[in-house]
This record gives sequence, C-alpha cells and structure tokens, in this order.
Amino acid sequence: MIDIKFPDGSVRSFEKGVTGYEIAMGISPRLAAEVLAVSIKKPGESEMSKGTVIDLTRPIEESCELRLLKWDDDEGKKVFWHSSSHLMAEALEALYPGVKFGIGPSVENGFYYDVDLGGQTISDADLPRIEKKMLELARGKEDFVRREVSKAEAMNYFCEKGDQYKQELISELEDGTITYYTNGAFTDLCRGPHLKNTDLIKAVKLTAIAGAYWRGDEKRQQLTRIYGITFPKKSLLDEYLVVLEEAKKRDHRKIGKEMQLFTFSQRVGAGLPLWLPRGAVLRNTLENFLRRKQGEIGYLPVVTPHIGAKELYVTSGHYAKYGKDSFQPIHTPQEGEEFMLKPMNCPHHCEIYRSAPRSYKDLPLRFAEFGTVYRYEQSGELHGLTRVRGFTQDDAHLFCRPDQLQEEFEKVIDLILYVFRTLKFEKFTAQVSLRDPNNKEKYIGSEENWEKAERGIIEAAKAKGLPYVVETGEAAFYGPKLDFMVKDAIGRSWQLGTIQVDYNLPERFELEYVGADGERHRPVMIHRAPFGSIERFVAVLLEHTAGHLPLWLHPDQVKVLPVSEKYADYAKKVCEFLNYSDIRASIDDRNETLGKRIREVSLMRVPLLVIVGEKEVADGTVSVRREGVDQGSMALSAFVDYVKEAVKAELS
RNA sequence: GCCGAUAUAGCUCAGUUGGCCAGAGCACGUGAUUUGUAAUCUCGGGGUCGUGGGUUCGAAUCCCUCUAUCGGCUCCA
Repeated sequence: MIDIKFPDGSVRSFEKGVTGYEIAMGISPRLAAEVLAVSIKKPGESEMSKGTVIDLTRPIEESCELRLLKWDDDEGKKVFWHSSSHLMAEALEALYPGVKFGIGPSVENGFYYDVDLGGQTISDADLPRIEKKMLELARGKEDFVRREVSKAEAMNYFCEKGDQYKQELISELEDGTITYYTNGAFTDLCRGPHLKNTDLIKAVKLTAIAGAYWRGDEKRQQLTRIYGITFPKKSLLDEYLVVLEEAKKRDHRKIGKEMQLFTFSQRVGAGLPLWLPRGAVLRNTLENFLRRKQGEIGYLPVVTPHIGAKELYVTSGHYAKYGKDSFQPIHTPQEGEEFMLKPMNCPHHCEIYRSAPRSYKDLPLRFAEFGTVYRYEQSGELHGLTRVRGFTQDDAHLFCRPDQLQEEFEKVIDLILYVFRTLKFEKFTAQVSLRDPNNKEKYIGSEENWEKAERGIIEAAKAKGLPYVVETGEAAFYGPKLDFMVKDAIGRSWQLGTIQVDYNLPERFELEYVGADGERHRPVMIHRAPFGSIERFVAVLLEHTAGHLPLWLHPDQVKVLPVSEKYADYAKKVCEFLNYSDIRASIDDRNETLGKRIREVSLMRVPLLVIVGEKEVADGTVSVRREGVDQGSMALSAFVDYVKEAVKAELS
C-alpha cells in the first residue's frame, strides 16, 4: 500500500500501482471525466518544486503528494494542447501521406507542430479540412498509449519511416529513456505526458501557418509550422475568439490611426514612422517628463549629430559586428570619405567624454540625449512602431569609477521603476541577459571584464530585491544587460527599459580619468534607456491603455464644445484661458449637432470635455465631462484647478 | 532574409464563375438647420482597383516581378 496526500491535506491509502484515473474515479466519475493528468510530488522533493506531471494511466508506485490537473490548471492545459498537437499530427499523416515531423509542443495559447510536407505546400484554405479530420479522429476516442522503447528500436522505426528529424532527435537521447506515444495510427517519439484519450478534445481552431527553421537555425531546413488551439468545450473556443477580437481593437497601429498619432508612407520607406501633430505632442510630453526627472538626478544633456565617420564605428566594434547589415556608408564628394547613419549613440558620447581630461572627482558623468538612430532591420522584422528602422532612444551613458558602479546601477533601476510605475506598467519581467557560454566568439572583450559585468548586474538586481529571470545568449556584444520586458495586447513580449554594464567600449575608446593617486584609470560605462525607444514605448503604452492615455500625457487634454455657434465666442475665451494655464485645449465649434461632436471627441479618447451654452455664459462656468461621465458644472478657475490636481495625482 | 497571407476613394469595406462609364457608409465640399451630453437633412466632388509586365476580343478579377502591410521563423547594437 502507498499513501497519497491530496491538496486539502487529507491522506488516503491505495494499492501500489494505482493510476491517477482510478483515484479520480474513486472520488467521482464526473471528476474523472474532467481530469486531464496528475502531478505527483515525491517526499524528497523540495518545497519549491511543483511536482512532476504524469499520464492518468501511469501506475503510481510510491507514496506522494498528488494533484489532479484539470483544464483550469496551466499544467492541465499544457498536457491538453500537447496531446492536441499529436492529434493534429495524426490528421496530417492521414491527409498528407509521407509527411515528416519535427517537434510539436504546447505553447502559451495552444500548440504547434513543425512538419516537412515534402514538395507539397499548404495554405490557410487547407486548415478547415485538417480541423475536420482532427475532430473526426477525436470522436474516435483513441487512447494515448505510452511505450518505452530501446534507442535501436526507435532509430529503426524512424529510419524506415524516413523521418530524418526524429532520427536526429533520437541520436541525442540516452538509451533507456526513450518513450513512444501512440494515438490511433500515429506514433511519435515523445516524453509525454498526454491525455487519456482524444475524446476530451471537443473544439479545434488552427490559427496560422508559418515557416520555422529546424531547431531554430536559419541555415537549416525550413519546416512548415502549423499553429492551433483546442478546447474541451465548444463555448470556450468561442470565448477565446471574442477575447482575440477584443485584443485586436487595442492594436497600437489601429489606435494610432484613429487618434491621428502617426502614420507610415511607402514613399518615405518601410519602418520609418511619420509622427503627426498629436503624436508629436505625445512624444514631446513623454520626453519632457523624463528630461525633467533626469535633470533632478544629475544627468547632463548632450546633443550629437545623426551621422558619424565610419572610423568611429570601426573603433567601437559595431562596424565589424553589424556593418554589413546596416544602412551602408554615405559617400561625400571627397574621395574615400565615408559616414554612417548613427545606429547608436554610445560612440558619440564616448567622444564627449574624451573631450576633456577627467578627474575621479568628476565622476560619475551622466550624458543624456534623446538620440535618433537608424538600423536596417530585416524586412520581415518590421512591426508597427515596435520594430522600426528609425527610432529615438531615451539614451544616456554613465561613466563612473568601478567603486561607483553598483550604486549607479541601482539608481538606474530606481529610475526605470519610477517611469514604469508612473505609466502603470505593473506587469513586467526583469530579465538578466547574459552571454551565450557556448558562443563566446560573438562577444568582444576579456573574460575578466565579462565576469565582472555579469556579476555586477546580478548583484545590483539582488540588492534592489528585484525578481528577475536569467536568459543566456541575450547580452549585447559588448556587455550583459538588465532588460525590462512588457507584453503587448496579444501577449508578445517586448524589451522596453534596458541597463547595460560595459567595460569594453571604455577600453576601445581609451577613456581615462585621473585618480586620487595621480594615476590614469579606466572608467566603467553604463548604457541605459528607461523607455528603450520612444516608438516602442508609445506602442506598448497604447496597447495597455487602449488609447485612453493619462490626462497629463494625452495630446488633447480638453476639448471645448459650444452648444451652438451663439456661444462660440465664450468657448474661445475658455479655450484661450486654458491654454494660457498650460492646459492643452482646443475647440470644436463646427456646425454639427452637439451629440455628434461629443461622439467624435469620445472616439478620439479625449479625457476632458467642456460644454458651454446659455447657462455657462450667464454664470461664467463650464460643464465638465470626464471619460464619458458628467462632472457637473464649475467655475472656469475651479476647472483649471481640477485639471492641475488631476495631473498632479497621476504624476505623484 | 525565409514561410504563409493581404493590397479597391482619406478611413472601413462590397465587387458573384474575367464582360456596360467600379459601388456603399463614414470623412471631405455645398446649402438648409443653431443644436444641452455618443451619429440632423440636401446636393456634390473624389479611385488609371499598390507597381511594372504578361495571358485574353476583353482583367479590380487569371499568371509573373517588385513594393508595402499582416501572422510566424530568424535577427535585434
């Protein structure tokens, strides 16, 4: 007998070898019908461990803590979608004989399978047919059957099948650890776990077809990736599709058009945003917000040109690393003279540092610039405002003594947290981006400097009590980073704020300061950008707020509407007074009904609406409406105070 | 760059199997109306159907090129 402990703390005894399914059945058949898999945690496992997820049909051989996983558990969904990818594979094999399979995991919202269809192509029009086949197979109640196989047997099977992808995967596995899962006519190399049978899958939607390189390597074969999502109930699929539709309404490209913030022109060029007047006001307001804060905490403004001599980037190492993939050098009438559009500001700032002898007493020096840079991103990478070819970094470079590094770094973390908090980015992930230990040739600089820099970042993050995840291979080529990642409306993660520790560029530019000992020393450099880029930040901000920007930031803070033309003069006076009080207000006195003008202002997401008619003219008041809600009437001066207070509250 | 898709008026979209001067709503202009909290009515102007080629008696519609955009992959200083 073994003892099974349940989440409610109760413990029950079972025969050794009992399965999760049998346990669930013992509680109630209804429960058993809903359970997707079980998680077991053996006595020795650490407190932190969530346990191991196994098939419902696997025998449990020793005492453990057990959780029955249902759809509501993320681990349950994962099993459900992983099994769905096998179901799709079975359908594909039935419809496209000879198809070969790469990998088919679950993802955050559904699953995919990478397949090689030989010479055949597949398009969106084929998806309904595959969906239909999947549902047909699902209704056949096929069991997922697990089997342990030897490496030789597995290799033999996939050799005969001619599936070179699976062969490659098997060749990297240890003999004795290899398992198969079979559903219906389809057998896959797979670690599992899986559902008990396919009948649990009631609704299927295949969402996209994409190319994906085998093992993520662009030099290898490109497979066809089919994405899908499945549900245990049809109604859940419908709900999911509605949520997706809602998310699309928050797309910053759509909102940017509606609010007249920015546009693109094929004639200007791909990835080169054009900021419209409203968008420019938004940008400037955002910049001024940060400029002011940085002024308070010791940053010094600098301004540098949009181009730099090619040699500058040869010195920095950027030319060797990115020269081929950049906008190519600009030539001048002078033979042999070459300039680059600047892809980053650091080399320019290094030269500013060099412009004068520096003493240890001068440090840290913090040079800040809203620097517009140009990078020739691959055409397929361009994406609204989040990935563009010309963008403005809220850049600064901090030159400090080694003993100042930690404190400076922590102060930058504070600044970024301040910016994120003010703009209500509460859900972000701090990511420590380190070198890829297997690919050290991708990076410049000495082992010693890298270790110092990586340690410095981790220590600073720990000192600030900042929860973080570590990603290897995500560092810049000159140094490790602490990146602040935020998700967009449909769950894609974007890097916004970033802090980088760099011992390398100071060496390449031979930056020095004179220490207290009278000797020359090398400063350490911190690259940092709280927004990351203004463009990307605005994009993610628009998706988070659905365009309902905070009052302090909105390009149109107040719209003044006279009830009819008779009150236009008073409305103009109100508007002028607001502008005079540093409030962004404009008037809409067009010959349209009040209802129509209110509607348009609402669609533009203008936060404050002021309506003036006979009553207001007589009393010298304004009638105020905020975000669609009537605030009653107030004296004009009281309204100014109201706006000032509201802005102050948002920025505190 | 790669895989798949899309491109019709300023915007959102219709345009059946290729066949009369290519349509709608909104926006814009005009006249009427002078409006009290999410769409007043009238009349009107506006598109060489993304670009360049091809097939055809005839192309928005079929084929190819390029460009841009969308969903992924790869990349991201």
